[in-house]
Amino acid sequence: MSATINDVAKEAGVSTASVSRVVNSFPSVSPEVREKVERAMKKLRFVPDRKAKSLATGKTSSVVFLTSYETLFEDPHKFAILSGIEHSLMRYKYRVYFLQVERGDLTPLRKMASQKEMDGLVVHGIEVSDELLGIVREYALPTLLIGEPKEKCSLSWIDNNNEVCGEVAANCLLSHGRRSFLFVGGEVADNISCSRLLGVRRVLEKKGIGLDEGDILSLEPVAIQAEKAVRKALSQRKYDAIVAANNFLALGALRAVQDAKMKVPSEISIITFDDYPLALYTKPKLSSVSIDVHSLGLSAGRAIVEQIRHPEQVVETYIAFPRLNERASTRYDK
Amino acid sequence: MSATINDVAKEAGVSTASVSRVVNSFPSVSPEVREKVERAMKKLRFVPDRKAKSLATGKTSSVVFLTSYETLFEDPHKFAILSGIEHSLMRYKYRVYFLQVERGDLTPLRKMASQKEMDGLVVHGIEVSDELLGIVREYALPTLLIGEPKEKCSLSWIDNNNEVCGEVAANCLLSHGRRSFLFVGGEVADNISCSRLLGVRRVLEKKGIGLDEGDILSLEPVAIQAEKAVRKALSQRKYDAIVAANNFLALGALRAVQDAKMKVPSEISIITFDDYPLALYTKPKLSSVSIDVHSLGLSAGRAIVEQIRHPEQVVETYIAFPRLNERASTRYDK
DNA sequence: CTGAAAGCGCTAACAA
DNA sequence: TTGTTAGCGCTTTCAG
Repeated sequence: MSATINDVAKEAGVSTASVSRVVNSFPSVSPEVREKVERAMKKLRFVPDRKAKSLATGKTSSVVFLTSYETLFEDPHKFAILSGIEHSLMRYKYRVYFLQVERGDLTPLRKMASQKEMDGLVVHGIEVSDELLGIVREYALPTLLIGEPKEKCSLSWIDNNNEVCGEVAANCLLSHGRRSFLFVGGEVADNISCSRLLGVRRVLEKKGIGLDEGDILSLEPVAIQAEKAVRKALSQRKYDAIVAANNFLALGALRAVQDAKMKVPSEISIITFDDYPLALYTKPKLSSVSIDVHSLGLSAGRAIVEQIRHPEQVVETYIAFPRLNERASTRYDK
Repeated sequence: MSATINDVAKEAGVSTASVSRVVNSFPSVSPEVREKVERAMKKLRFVPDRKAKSLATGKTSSVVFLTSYETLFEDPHKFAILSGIEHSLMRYKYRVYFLQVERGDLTPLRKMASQKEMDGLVVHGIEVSDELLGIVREYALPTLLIGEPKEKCSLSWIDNNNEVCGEVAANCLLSHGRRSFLFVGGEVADNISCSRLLGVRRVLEKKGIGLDEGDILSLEPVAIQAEKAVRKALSQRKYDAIVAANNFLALGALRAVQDAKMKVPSEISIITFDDYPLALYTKPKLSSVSIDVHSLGLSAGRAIVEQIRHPEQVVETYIAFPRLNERASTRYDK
């Protein structure tokens, strides 16, 4: 079969320890030995066996990306994040295991942890439960959550900054001279929607524009709900701008607006967040503020590596990569 | 730290070999020994270390799911399939590595293969290249392709049966009394679209309904293209049914139909395939024939395990799990 | 700076 | 049916 470290040692006429040192680029190796070993490695096409290394060091150089079956299509960003994390971790020579659990039952994770199959854990789309905390503690597992946890806990997390996204959206509309805002948001439990609203408000207040209770809708994220609610809102007050917390709400809002024979964007502008799944397929297309999720994934990769190297330190970070995608629903100058 | 097989052996007063036998449920173990070992294992909370086992057996019990960055959002099914594969493989006690490559550069795969990190490989969304075949051969890697390869090769593959999906779509429309069909398809290189067309034709021919050249559109999968082409087609002939090869084409077709003031579905029915990304968000909602991709993933999991166990046999299978999602764009009886 | 040798935790002949 | 023992391929003391 393929060459082992022993074969290389023999070929080079040195000890296996020396080969190991060269492979792992220890500084304390004489040029001659290094030279000999490298030649032998090349000749034998030597590639170190990862599992042997793992056994010897106790490290696996792999990280588990844990998520739930339930959020398969719910979260627009899930896989873009996974992609970013994989990309990032490959550069650190880590592998990524993809693991899913059902309805919060973490048995598969516990199993992998007890078999010491990973050096670190990235959690996405799973509530922080006592069971999770228990496993993390029991196996001293460096862990990173994607998304700020609802309740403060001892785990590190990384999240994108939805408030900043809200600010960007509001600024866009302001720059087009809009002054009368309707916020079509998710339910109060929807943290993301709330953060976005916060950002919008902050910007508007600076301009002396307040949002009354009636200017803020809290809805289930279903187009038909938004359509009804926005229709009603439009009948009560004259708006020239709508910020919709997600694509579904934006679609409903757009329909209500068009139903009311208002022109988009000349009479009223609409902006939303993310392009998932339909900002690009409405007529007119929806402007949106999206985050660069791949970048978030890259940052997450870096963060979990940090976490593995320095398990004691806790990281809590917001990452802001908002990008304004201006499209026909706001860009009426052309 | 945690208990090893030696600790258990000592505790139970037997040899490590016996413990190993119990752990791997060999038949040839006396009840007494088994009993003793099990008690000891429980007492010490023993869990075998996977990497040690890997080193000893040469097997890793993990499979790489290989895909490309480029198809991140292109393929609606990619992650549903990954999910199904993971689900399936966990039951076989396999782990899934998630690996992506850029523009067909398989270096990362070669690296993992040369380090003997996987027992098998599942490839999705990557053309079969000489490099891939080379790696598979060089490392004797049990491999399964998701999707029938364009050119016949020695690798096993599994794919869903798009022809059957086409048949289901056509039958649906026929059952509603439709007789005059327009097929809005992708470009000729689009195999999926072609297979679906094949299925549609087969069913129609049985009913003595032929499709002329003008009844079949070959378009880029962009809504605006479909809108224009369908508008033109509608002006030339009276159709009462449209089969659109994907959601984007269906959206364009729907717009053209509505533009022509035709009622959906009373005057004309529209059906498409898959629900990604917008079948549920048009007005009316689009009927579709979707495949149960999770099931496809499950089958793929089983198939790659088969492939690992019996590397010599080649599997080429179409899996058919079509599901008719009838919605407002065809269901005009209610 | 280098080599010998003892592991890492488990498996798998081979004997008994 | 069981135990002994020699690996699997690499790392890591500890001497030299």
